[in-house]
Amino acid sequence: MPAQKPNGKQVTMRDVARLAGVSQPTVSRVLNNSATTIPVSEETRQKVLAAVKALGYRPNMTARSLRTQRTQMIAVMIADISNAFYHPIARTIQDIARQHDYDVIIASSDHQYDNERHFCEAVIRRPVDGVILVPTYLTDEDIDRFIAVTQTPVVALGQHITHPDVDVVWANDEKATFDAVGWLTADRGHMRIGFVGVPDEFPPGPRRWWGFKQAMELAGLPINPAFVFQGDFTLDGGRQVARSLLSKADWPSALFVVNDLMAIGLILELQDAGYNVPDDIAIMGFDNIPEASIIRPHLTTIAQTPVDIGRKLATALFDRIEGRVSGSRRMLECPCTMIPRQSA
Amino acid sequence: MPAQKPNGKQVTMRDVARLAGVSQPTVSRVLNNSATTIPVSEETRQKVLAAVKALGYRPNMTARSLRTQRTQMIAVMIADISNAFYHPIARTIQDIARQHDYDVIIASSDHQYDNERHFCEAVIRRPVDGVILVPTYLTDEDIDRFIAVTQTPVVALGQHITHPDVDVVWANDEKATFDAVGWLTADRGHMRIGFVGVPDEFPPGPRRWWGFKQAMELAGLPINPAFVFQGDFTLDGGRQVARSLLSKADWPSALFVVNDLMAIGLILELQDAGYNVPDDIAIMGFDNIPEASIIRPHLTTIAQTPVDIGRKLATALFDRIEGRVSGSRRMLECPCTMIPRQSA
DNA sequence: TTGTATGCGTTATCAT
DNA sequence: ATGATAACGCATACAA
Repeated sequence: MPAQKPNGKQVTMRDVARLAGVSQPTVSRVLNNSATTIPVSEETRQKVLAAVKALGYRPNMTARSLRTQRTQMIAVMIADISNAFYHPIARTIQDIARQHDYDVIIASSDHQYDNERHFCEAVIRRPVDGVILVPTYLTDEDIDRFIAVTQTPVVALGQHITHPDVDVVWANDEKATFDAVGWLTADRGHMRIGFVGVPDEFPPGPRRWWGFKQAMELAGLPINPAFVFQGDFTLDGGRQVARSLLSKADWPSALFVVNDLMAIGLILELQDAGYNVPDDIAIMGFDNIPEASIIRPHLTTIAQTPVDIGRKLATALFDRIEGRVSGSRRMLECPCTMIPRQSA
Repeated sequence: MPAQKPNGKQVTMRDVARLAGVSQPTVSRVLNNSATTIPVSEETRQKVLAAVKALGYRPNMTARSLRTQRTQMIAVMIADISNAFYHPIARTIQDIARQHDYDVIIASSDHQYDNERHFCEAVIRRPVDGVILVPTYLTDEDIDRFIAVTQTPVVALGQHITHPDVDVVWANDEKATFDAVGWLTADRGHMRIGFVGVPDEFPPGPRRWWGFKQAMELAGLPINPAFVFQGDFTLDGGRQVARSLLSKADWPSALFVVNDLMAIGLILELQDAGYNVPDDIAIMGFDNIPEASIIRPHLTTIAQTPVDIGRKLATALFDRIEGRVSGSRRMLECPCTMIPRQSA
């Protein structure tokens, strides 16, 4: 069962056609329109299929793409491959893509604007049928330019994207933060609560800060500027915040941290310095990554629904790729749920 | 600066040629052979470049691929996107690929033979210039068929791949296991050591088992079959082993676990049941994933060098893609280093 | 130095 | 129901 020709070249439809004694377009018809649109006699059908099998013919997607202007590929840009939050998202997208018989290109921007732009350039050069974006710095203007050039359906994670052609999957993290801080005050009785955020350039930064601020206001609690820190979403960033905290005489009784990775870094560094969480200080995170259930104390955090997010992103994209949906921006909300564990 | 034509179609070389007042092949020459092989007058050069800029022309990689039979893409199949061990590998490969101006398709087999075969099929249909494989079940025969069809350079991680055309990056995990178990006996004085492995179908399974067995033999220690468990590389698998351990009256004093994820699951479940690691039982893992430094007690484990592994895989592949290397199988070894921490 | 012609492997529009 | 023929966008052999 030779899968390639003796000369080492690929088996093409011409070869199949020759062996089957039919014309090359007939092979194409047998293989693609499986007797739906275009009729083909059962006899030639069998001849062709036999030849396909005998030669081990596989269609060449590159040629097909050039001809059809469709690639059967989608591209996915996540923000950080090391952040477990994105793993179920990526996996779910892959699963759904496969159900639609699409291949997936995954890239990680690692939260670098440079990488984000490179991704767009790469996708312009190598067109795909759809794009899923988890943008950090990418602006609506960037996305607008991208769409103008590619004419490709785009869906994104994060409500900061407001491009009229881009479906957006989002979670109400502002409200989730608000509720969680309210729980910290009302249920847990904390009155001195600090905040570990990220610079405003990171989309979730300002939103979660507002949720925090409003909850504190509602509770009639002052915000102590000395209890407000900035990190960078990473574990090491959390450790640095902890070191800065360790240098202070006055501590908050609880800390709201905008993502789990930083919260975990904080706890580890605090523990290394001999402190106890939550007795010395309570810590609450955001994301509910698997590590939150590994660290001791288990991390109290706000769960997002990454499988659901991945599913919504992928189905929204295929809705447009396959023409079931057109028109402007849809907003698809995913829930946030607070998960009380041991750290707060 | 219109980046696409009014009719919404892509800007092609023909458009550039028309605007610049030259022929389409001239545009091609200007853009590709940057005055190296084929000479082109500075004047037309400038005209062409101006037209390229004015129209926002971007080459179409699909057409180029069809013509050149090269794709400027490589495909990478890792074993489990959720396993942090593979993240630096994937990232390093991406970085190096970008330096070579290649795009990367990443897929995760999730340790499923089915997915592995699907990956091969997908890459046959959509040819790439090179393939990096982290095979779990894929056999040399599978790979042989794959290479026969695609004629594409392949490099793989794991010494169980012995195909003569495939460069292999590997670590001597058998010896690392042997040494680690030796350390457990000689340095830590353990005499009742158990083993948590995986079924033999998983490539590292038999090798690490042999390392364990030989170390026990050398130390003159018996292997108690009741202390030998099987998991599946996952955190939950580790928890299940722990539950099975909890049902036994007689315990080993130390457990060698073939990967960190299972070791961590084990520790968590044991702790949930009120036991102390390492006082009640010492645990040693393998991989040194980031979570090993998150769990308390920090996990004693064997570090591999994922960045180095990724670099070796990628450079080996590009050595062949770019023709610097030909001929048969190269073996590229990466070191293993035991990292004593708190769990053993 | 540049233009003409051809073909990569496929799908689609014609005929017949 | 099937066979010519053209075209997708590009790179290259050849001619000029």
